[in-house]
Amino acid sequence: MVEQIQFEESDTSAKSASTTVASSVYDQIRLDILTGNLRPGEKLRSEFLRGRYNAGISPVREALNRLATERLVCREDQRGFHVAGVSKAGLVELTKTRCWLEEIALRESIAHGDDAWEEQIVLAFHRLSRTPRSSDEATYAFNPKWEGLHRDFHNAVVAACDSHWLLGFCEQLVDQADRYRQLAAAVSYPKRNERDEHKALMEAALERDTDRAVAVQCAHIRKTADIVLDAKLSFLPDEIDPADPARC
Amino acid sequence: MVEQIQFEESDTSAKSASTTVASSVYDQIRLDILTGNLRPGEKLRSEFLRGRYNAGISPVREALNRLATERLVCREDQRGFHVAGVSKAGLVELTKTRCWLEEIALRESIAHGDDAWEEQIVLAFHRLSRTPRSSDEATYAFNPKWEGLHRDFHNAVVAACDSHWLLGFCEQLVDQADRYRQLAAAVSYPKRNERDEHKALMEAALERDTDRAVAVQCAHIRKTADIVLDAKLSFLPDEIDPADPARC
DNA sequence: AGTCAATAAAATTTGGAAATTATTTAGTAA
DNA sequence: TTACTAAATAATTTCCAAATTTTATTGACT
Repeated sequence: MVEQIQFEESDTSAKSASTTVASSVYDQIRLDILTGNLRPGEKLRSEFLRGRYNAGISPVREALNRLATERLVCREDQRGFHVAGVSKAGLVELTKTRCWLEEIALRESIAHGDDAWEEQIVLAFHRLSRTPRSSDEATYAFNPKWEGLHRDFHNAVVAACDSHWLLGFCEQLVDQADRYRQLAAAVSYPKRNERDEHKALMEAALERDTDRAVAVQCAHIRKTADIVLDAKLSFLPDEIDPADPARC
Repeated sequence: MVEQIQFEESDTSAKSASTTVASSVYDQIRLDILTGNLRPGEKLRSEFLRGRYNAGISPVREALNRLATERLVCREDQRGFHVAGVSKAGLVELTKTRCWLEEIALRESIAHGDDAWEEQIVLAFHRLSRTPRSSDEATYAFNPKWEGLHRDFHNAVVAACDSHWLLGFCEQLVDQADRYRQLAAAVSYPKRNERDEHKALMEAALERDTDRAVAVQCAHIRKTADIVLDAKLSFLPDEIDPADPARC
């Protein structure tokens, strides 16, 4: 008798390459939060997630616990999980912190970067330039390829900073900022020539003009925030109520 | 018939006040790592932890997943968890990053601090001054009260910095640094007048002498690191092997 | 109506058994 | 001996049902 070959994992949903269900669910929830597929403040019930990601309760909870630690999800003992809330005040604070931290990372990276570092920046910029911002021509549609290359570019610029801690913190803040960016992109697009901004950053970095690079980078970060604030999103409150379970 | 009153939770181990087993186990493992009770690089098997903390597998894993996200524990899919490893290079990088981030937090705090902020610093310093560094007179013994008040003091100094993100990152780095501090304290103690250092920080902050406060704070952070490095700890490698599962 | 307590329903949390995967040991051949 | 394979063992991961807790509903009383 011949063993039956199993193809249970051939569903259409975007599965990650992770080796455990928990990590796969983590990746998927994280992406859904970043893209706005799971909306800010939304309650995350075990049963709902179990069905949505086709997994058991344990891996779902492991994923949520990880996400809670990085503040994409809020956890309250005995009261479950919520997608972290957003607010204008939160975005302002986030933006301020990003500027502080990315300035240090950028200064360090420019100070220590070598030839290979420069080449990686050029390469990352080239790839990013040739990729459309949106999957759709006319309207905005999340383009995972552009998002990935965009991260790669910014990571390449600060890659020579030799503090894993600082780079890790910057990446966590980028996650948070990306969420705001997606929320606004769906409403107001296009409004911006991001290619020129990235080019200015690259050129300043390659010329080792640290102060200029920092100024460009900070302006880049601030512009993203300003677009979100200017979009007058109806669902973006000034503050999050202190009693709101979506407040971390 | 009279209902029997239950006192099942009266064991001697230090139980936290958290409302879920997962959070309680999280607190306990975190403390055990910070105090060195669970040693750097040590493998964390489910069964071992299950017995040690008297809990089921699910809450233990939830706790480990949280700790892994904040890098006190290393996780590798399908290969379980280890206490995060330590190294001289790691300590140097950590110290550098702490100086960067705490400088910003301190500058912001001094810039925004009001009367209540000043009073809280004075209060925290007073409490810390009246508490012995070690539980034992002669030799070093971890004193949870001093540790708590020490944190309270440093937190009070930077409390007026209005970035929860930055303060959160600083606290994460303090966790990491505390672990190194405990490892060294068990070997070389006493060696230092910490009260004077804290007094100098408090005075500079209250006088709003920002540059001096930053210098004192950075020296304070560096001194801790230098003591650890000077202790010539036999179990502290220069680097962690890239293949080591305790490397995050 | 409004408040409060008792009850019912729903959700979170937990323990452990089953399934999967990694690791060790034993065996075989070069 | 060393390298490789296969089996045995051990550990991690996952599913799920029971236990606990929260939340919603009902009804009595003022």
